[in-house]
Amino acid sequence: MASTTDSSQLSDRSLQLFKALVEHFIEDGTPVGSRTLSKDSNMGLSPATIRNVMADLEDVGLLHSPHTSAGRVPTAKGYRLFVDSLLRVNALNSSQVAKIARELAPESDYSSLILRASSMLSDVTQLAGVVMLPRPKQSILQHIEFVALSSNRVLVILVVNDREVQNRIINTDKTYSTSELQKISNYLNELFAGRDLTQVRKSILEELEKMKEKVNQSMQSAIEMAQQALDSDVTKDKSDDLLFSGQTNLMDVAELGAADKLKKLFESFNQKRDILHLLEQAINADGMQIFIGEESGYDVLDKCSVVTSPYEADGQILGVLGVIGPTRMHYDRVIPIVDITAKMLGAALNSKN
Amino acid sequence: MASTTDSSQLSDRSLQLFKALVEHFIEDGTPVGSRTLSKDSNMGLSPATIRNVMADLEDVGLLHSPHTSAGRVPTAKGYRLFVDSLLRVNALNSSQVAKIARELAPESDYSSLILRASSMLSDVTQLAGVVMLPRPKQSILQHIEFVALSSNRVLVILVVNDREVQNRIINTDKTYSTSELQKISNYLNELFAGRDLTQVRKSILEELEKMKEKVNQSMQSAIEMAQQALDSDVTKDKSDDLLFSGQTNLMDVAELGAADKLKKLFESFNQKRDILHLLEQAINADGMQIFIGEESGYDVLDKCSVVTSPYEADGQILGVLGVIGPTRMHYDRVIPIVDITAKMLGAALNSKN
DNA sequence: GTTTTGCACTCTATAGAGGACAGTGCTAAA
DNA sequence: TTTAGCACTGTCCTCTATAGAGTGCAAAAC
Repeated sequence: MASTTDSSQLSDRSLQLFKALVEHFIEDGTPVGSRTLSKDSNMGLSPATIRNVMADLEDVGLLHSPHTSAGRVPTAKGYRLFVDSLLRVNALNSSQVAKIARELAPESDYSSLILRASSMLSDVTQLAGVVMLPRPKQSILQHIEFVALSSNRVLVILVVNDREVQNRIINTDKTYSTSELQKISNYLNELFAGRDLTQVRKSILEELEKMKEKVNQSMQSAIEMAQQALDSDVTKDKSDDLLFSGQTNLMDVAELGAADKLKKLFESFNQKRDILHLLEQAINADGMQIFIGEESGYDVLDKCSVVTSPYEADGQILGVLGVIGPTRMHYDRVIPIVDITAKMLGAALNSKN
Repeated sequence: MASTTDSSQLSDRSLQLFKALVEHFIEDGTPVGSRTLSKDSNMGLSPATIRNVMADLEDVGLLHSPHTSAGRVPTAKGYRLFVDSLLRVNALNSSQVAKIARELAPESDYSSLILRASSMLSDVTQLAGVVMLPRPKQSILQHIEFVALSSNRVLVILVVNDREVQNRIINTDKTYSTSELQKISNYLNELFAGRDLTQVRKSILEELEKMKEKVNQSMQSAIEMAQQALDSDVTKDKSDDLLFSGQTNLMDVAELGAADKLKKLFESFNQKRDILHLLEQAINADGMQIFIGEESGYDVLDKCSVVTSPYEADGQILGVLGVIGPTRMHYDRVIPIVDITAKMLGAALNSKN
């Protein structure tokens, strides 16, 4: 397949017609016939001429007929050409930008910001939104804090990696006073802040050993509580996090072959893994990525396209976000939306100003 | 309509047949005919006899024929009788109980616990799970804490109402040291801990006035940061929170009249309000509640039933959880699942031991 | 040589007809 | 009171015919 070079062998007229066809199809969803295109393209060409052109386009693999007497439909390769060379992206109107900005106001905390980015993407594109939060290779403990709740219950607050805040409640043997907890917090922060969590955990075990010898009540409490605090929760799932929203938007996309296929897409664990892999690809190739239909390599995403963009703050890539929808989507709208959402999310997460 | 009294006027035999019919229909989803029921009920009655009985049941409004030559289907009133008087609830097998217990292990923090309860409900019932978290009438500030992030950025952690932890990041004019923040935290906790947030906010404004006069640098910082911290986020949405999961489960429930109706159910704001109202009803009438079809009064929930149970911890009702599914659901399985989930969620949220 | 017209051909979608099927209600017999 | 028999009714499925959309090709027009 001498793939991309083909487009250069095509005349301007062919490309123009091809573009009109793709646009028409994206709008309509029905295969486009020569007659329709003749009127639609406003080029003063008769259907017969257009039939000839379309036959050529089919030969180079940009179009496809579902059957002899249907119109033509773009292939994945066709979409590729369209997206790469023909598409003119619409600038977002200011009200849309304003909406995105409003939703991603930097006041909110990390996790709710990410949640909102996802639901906003799905909302404004009417497709499924997805955000990946890769597990950082290492987790730097920034701050640990204990707050007394009712008797025997202590709230542990961990600040990890500068952004992420984790809470959990632990049950203790005795009831600690606020000042005791204060001391314990101080001690642990002094000892462990700025270090990697796995290291911290190892150190804690060592400390516990030492404690056995010279008994220091308060410090022993501290270490024991730290152990409990770090016990299960913190690094428990090593897998990356994936966050979907707006799955129901895909329900009225007819071409995705009935509801149950798409139901599977979001329910089976394996499918999620596929999507995760795709997004991991996207995070490595920097900048906006568009995966069209089968070319993604995952047949779960057969008739789907995925438009992604990494988001970054403080010059560091934090994750990937994007949308999943039918290959026949409004790329001209979707692309700038994904783009700007990534930028705004990044800005909101940024230390900034 | 002399509604519930009717059931007493029916013979045992009628009720037994009715029960068999409902059970069959719940299993099958197809209208049940006299011939089928004759074999199914094992009562040695001919189809003709059963036809007579079914005609009676239809007269009192428990059954309904979709058309002349279809079998019978229970009405909402029929389900009501079935659920109230005829249903024998299955005890959960231990593996199911274990699964629920595992998911709701009390180690996790508040919000993730609630999230899990919802997704677990949908998972194990194969219906849509829903959890309501009513906004408490008042928010008692339990603890406020500041953690320095990078320069000019401070993480604020608020513990409210004994369970709820809120994080947000604020940008400050100057860079605070850890010990400064420590002091500020201490000061604010001393001043405001245990008080209602709206009160706190009022007090802060008053304090700011006072500050204008006698300038006390550190304390002024404290008050200003507190103001920023409480500014928008904390009580911003006064509405109750509603949490859905497993909506896609409802997609293969054929009788709910196509996908788009149910798509609406979860996407339109208005529909959510309806569900919210329903759940608010459920929280007032204590104990398990079952709303069947149209009797809920909300026609969004036309062919749906909602099974709910409030969950409580420390003797206080915290919210309502439950499932939404077709009227034709396995009440015998769903009811105990909702029941035990509510109990276990309560237990996990409890101060406990 | 390129474009258009005309025409035969192909495939789909839709509507209607007819039969199989399931189930009813009624009447008369057990 | 229950059962058997029977005519009746509505649904669902299959089959067929037809209209419509669109193609490809050959010959004519530009």
